[in-house]
Amino acid sequence: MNPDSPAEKRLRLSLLLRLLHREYALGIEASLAEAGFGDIRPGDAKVFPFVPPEGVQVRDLAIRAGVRKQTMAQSVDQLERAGYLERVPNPRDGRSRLVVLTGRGRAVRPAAAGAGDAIERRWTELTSPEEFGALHGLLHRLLGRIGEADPDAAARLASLGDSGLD
Amino acid sequence: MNPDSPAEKRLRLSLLLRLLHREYALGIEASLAEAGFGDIRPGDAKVFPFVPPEGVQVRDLAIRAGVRKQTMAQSVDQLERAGYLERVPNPRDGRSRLVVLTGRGRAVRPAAAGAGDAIERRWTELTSPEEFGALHGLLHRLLGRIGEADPDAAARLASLGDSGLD
DNA sequence: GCATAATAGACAGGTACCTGACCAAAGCTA
DNA sequence: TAGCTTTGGTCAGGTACCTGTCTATTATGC
Repeated sequence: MNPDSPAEKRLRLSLLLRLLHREYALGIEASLAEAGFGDIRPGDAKVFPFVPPEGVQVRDLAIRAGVRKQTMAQSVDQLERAGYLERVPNPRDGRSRLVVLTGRGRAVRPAAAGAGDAIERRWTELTSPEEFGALHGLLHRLLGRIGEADPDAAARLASLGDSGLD
Repeated sequence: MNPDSPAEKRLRLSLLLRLLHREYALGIEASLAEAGFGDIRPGDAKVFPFVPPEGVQVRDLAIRAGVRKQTMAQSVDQLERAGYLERVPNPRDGRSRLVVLTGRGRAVRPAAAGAGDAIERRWTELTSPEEFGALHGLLHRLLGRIGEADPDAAARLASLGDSGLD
């Protein structure tokens, strides 16, 4: 891994982002499997933090998680089939249904949230709280600036201004 | 985008990484299209910096770009079909062939490399050289530490220790 | 020098995203 | 209340990754 290479040869930021995101996803997978929820795929764990007790529309889930509604619908399908979620009619709007947690879904919530915490904790230990905080802050700030500078990007980055529920 | 939110609500690092990587990919796409190479898909641009004049095996390309050989083989297929690359027999090893640039491939090299430069330059302007440099450094360092701490991860992160040719 | 192990690549198939087209229910406008 | 627009969701299809398995060729051990 040669960490003391001469002035850390400039790798593409794109490569670094991709590699780190992959490590994160693999970590989520391992953490969920360890907690006994091997049937939740890493990409689907992102749903749980955003489902409030009263239910939520797929559209809103998609915005909060920063994906398209089709992508979120697919995750919800998976989790519904596995018995973690169900879709109930929306009394206020006949077009949409509300996604709610089942009993089983409420049981995994802590594990699903903890999977992300575990990785970020490990990464904090691998660097330092200051460095990890700085990384988080820099990513957040850069994304904010990109959104300010480009209306199209702002639409894609809506989740930044509208974070989760817990 | 509400950049002055209270202490930037803690979004998942995973979300930030994913969003930023998506912005990068979209930027690459736009930059290539502008340079007249709309037939190079953003994911395939990563091949060009790693093809030396004497040719290179698909296996080595995959390691340098941080993907599996199947993924790289697919990119090479695409670029070969589009006339940017070709595969020639390897005089030293009958199992493998060497990927080399065609005349057309040599012509796109600057544009392909420039696409990444353009985005990193824009992002540097959106923040500051110090912040952008810090972000790059932090990502690189964290990945290095992850590799040191976990042999499996080290294998996946081989590209860190073996950067490109230009 | 021949059997076995390792390696390069191809083939099949799956996941997580994406875009575009479409339909049905709601909300507006008149 | 008839017609138009907007919105929530689905369907179809594409890209960029992934794993696992297979074949052909080369390297190795006795």
